[in-house]
Amino acid sequence: MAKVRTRIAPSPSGPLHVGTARAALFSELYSHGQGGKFIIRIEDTDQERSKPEYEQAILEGLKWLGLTWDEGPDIGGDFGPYRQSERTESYTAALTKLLDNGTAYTEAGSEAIKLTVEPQEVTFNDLIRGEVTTHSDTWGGDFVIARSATDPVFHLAVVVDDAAMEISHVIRGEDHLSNTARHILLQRALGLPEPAYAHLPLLMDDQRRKLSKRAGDTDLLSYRDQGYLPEAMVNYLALLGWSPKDDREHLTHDELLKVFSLAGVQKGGAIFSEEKLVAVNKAYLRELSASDLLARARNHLEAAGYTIDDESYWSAALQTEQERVATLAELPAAVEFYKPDWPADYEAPALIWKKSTKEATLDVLGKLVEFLSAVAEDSYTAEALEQTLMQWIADNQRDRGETLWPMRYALTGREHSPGPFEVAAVLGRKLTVERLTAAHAKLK
RNA sequence: GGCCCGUUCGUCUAAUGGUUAGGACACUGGUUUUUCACACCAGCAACAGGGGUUCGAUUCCCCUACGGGCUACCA
Repeated sequence: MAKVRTRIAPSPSGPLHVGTARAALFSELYSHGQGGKFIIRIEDTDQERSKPEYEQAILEGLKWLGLTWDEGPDIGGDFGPYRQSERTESYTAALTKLLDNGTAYTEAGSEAIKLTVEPQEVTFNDLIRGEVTTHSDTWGGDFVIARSATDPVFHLAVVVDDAAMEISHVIRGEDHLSNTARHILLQRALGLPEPAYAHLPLLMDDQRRKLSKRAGDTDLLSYRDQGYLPEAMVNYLALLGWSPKDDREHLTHDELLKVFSLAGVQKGGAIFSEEKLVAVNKAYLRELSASDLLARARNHLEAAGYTIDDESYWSAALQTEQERVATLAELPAAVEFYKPDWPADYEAPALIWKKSTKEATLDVLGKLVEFLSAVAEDSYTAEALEQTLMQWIADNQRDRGETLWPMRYALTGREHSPGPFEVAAVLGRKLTVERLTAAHAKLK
């Protein structure tokens, strides 16, 4: 069996589109899943729109996803260079060949070169859709393959490069489906081999339109910035238009490598909806170890003005929110009250539980300060606190809510927060007592 | 308009010539509970429509409708 070589060929005329990222993922899974090679080729024949910073952003995005490539503009390879702007000689040679054998001609009154196309039907076997037939009249027969003798157009460059780079399978979006017939004609005219084609269903927005910038975020890296985990994005993207045919939904990149196949690819377009992405992200978020969580959240926290000097403190703080947030980006706001200098700017009456009174709350707060001040430092853990405090509540025949609500509120200033024992354990005895004391004074 | 591709719960999807058409997310209700969340349990919800073929079609064929893509000297 011939070696499998797939590629992603982004145009550096904008950030990495999520659709491109998905095509890259599918291409990478397909080749690496069977010991093949995955290549990145930058299609920058449009010099007006192509920008080096976009190339950087695209590679950064693919890297963020955890994809690896065997050849590309950044690492080179045996079939380089991997930027079309650096491969003009091969296009010129192809053009010369076509011009010489009479299958192409220079259009009268311009520099543009067109391929001569006899009216005909072109059929190819799409690996996802089966046989697809197009008639050359569809696009008007002859078509432009270069703006000038040294300035090829996408169609020519793609065909020449796919052959030169020995691409065996072209896995790309359905928006290219109607270009394929032209590419095949070009391959025939140049005497080049025909790679296998697989056209992926398009990603759509919630209006069922092709996912576009104005409808939402199409920039893959914006999802990184919004605090999504790359593993979650990979898992989610893989499930958009593909399934393993069983009920598994949680699939890591390694697992995908084992089970991915084009047979599982859907034909219809899929809506990219953040709803499920959030759910997937939550699932991956909760699998993170404490140190990993801190490492991943660090940028978000620092960008929000946090100084992470005490790593074990913040790591513990983050853990209490780990199962509560949807993205890393929510963490800075979520752990605000863990700041040692947290201002406690809540309204005092909020300390009173719905079924309690001001008097009872003041009493509880006072007793809590006494009790907690007496707890040994080494017993100041969430588990131990829960045990001793619950016992204390029982012994004093108090109501749980009447005790725990003011405690949590005094420590966090929130109606919704992690449990009071957890929070207290992270804050430590000193801060806990200080905050309870302050709450007592504030309510009084 | 022309050409091409598509169409299973709201969304992502599974399965099948004969099933109570399965799962996940979302949603709803319940349990638990100091709040929210989590967890657990339960529920709601789909074969676009019409013709065929067939003993029997969601499944195969045709038509229609609807949706999408392409229709550039962008990729």
